[in-house]
Amino acid sequence: MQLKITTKARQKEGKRSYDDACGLAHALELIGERWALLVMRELMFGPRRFSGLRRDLPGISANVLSQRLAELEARGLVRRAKLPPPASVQVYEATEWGLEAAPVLRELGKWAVRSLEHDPSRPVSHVSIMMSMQTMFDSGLAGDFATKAGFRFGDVTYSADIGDGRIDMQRGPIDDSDFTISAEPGELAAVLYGGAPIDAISVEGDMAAAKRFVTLFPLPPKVS
Amino acid sequence: MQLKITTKARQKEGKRSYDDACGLAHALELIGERWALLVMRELMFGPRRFSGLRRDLPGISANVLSQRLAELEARGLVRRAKLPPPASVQVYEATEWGLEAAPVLRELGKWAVRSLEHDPSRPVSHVSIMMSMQTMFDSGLAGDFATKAGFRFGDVTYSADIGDGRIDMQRGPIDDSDFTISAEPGELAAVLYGGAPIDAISVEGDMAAAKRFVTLFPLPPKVS
DNA sequence: CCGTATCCAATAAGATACTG
DNA sequence: CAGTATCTTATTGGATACGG
Repeated sequence: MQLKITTKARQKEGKRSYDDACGLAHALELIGERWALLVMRELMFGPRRFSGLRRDLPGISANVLSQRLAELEARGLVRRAKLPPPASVQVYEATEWGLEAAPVLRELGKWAVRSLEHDPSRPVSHVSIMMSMQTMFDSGLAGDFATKAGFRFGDVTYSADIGDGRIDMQRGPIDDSDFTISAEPGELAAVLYGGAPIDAISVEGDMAAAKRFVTLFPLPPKVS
Repeated sequence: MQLKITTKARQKEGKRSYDDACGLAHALELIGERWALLVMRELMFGPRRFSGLRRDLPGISANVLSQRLAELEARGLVRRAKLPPPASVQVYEATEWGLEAAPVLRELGKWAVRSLEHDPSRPVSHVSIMMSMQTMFDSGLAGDFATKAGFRFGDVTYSADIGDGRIDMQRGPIDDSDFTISAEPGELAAVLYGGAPIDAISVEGDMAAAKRFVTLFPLPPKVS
């Protein structure tokens, strides 16, 4: 059988390196591979299963996802965990340090959507749309408005708490919300960012609060 | 024989796309290719020539640099310009929008250097070290200290102005500085971040100010 | 169902030579 | 100096098969 030179060469170098002490170059070695940052994004609201990641990352193949998770684990951004019995299912979760990348990811996204070529009509995951709300939330527009919102995307739920000019958000059960929105992520995006009317999505509860709520997330201006 | 529907669908778009409306995914389509972010980094203090970029990006090959510049230009992050006569040489410069990515790049680098695997002994460009000072500058440590510093890396010079708890920095001639540091970028990094004594580098002018200056850039703590 | 391993085709990156 | 052209190597994605 023939030896695989390529494998050998890779072991020799360890891996492709930028050979640059700059923190940015190191960041690229940590999360610069294709899909890596989107995998991290999907973990930002808590642990996920392999199949869920695959579902919400349109186009990633099982072997690439597997490889990315292994690399991110080796680099200390992700760890494997087992949900407590009786579920006992294996999940992947971001480490504390991995979670600290969240603000940077949000800023990067905020910067990028100013591009003229950004196409908002493509699919979005529930993580994406919820993260985008954290990103675009305008505390000036919110003023002293306060409300608790619930979101249902299929069987995944989130709650968001607006008050004191801040937005606080987590994945998990909805309790005591003033209103609950049920929609596909893309439908919610159309209402928040595409000017679609709020009755394009299902709202239960305080409709006035919901109407105000969806105005709090202005898009940054496009580049000139 | 079976048709490959998936491949066909992607070919229609011309290039590999994440097919994801998330701003972060769009950012990766803009600057997610290998080397792209480091090319942008090198443009952050003003226009650069092809050969300078090649020199300061250790390991990039001419064809990849050429391709990256063309892509970044097509995406609106970089433009070609000609320096005024008699130089009349072609340079690449970041657009206004491209420059607005600078804070994000700094935050990404700051996050990444907390990694245990970060190796600060590798080479650095003058842009890297100057950007890192903007990143790590601690206004609390500076207090009401004010000084003007000059930096000389071969024939490239920068000036930095500290005052009011801010640091202001540009590439260009040094004038009226309280002190001027001449060193290789890596030598300066060793003093700022590696605990090397300040007499490892050449300082002209107010040595007391220089000694205080180099203490203003604490590294963030490593991950636990 | 939850992945992992392997094979193959397409693309991207790297090295080097070369040209105006 | 400022890139192209060309060839080689590495990575990615998709399909499929396999074990828990």
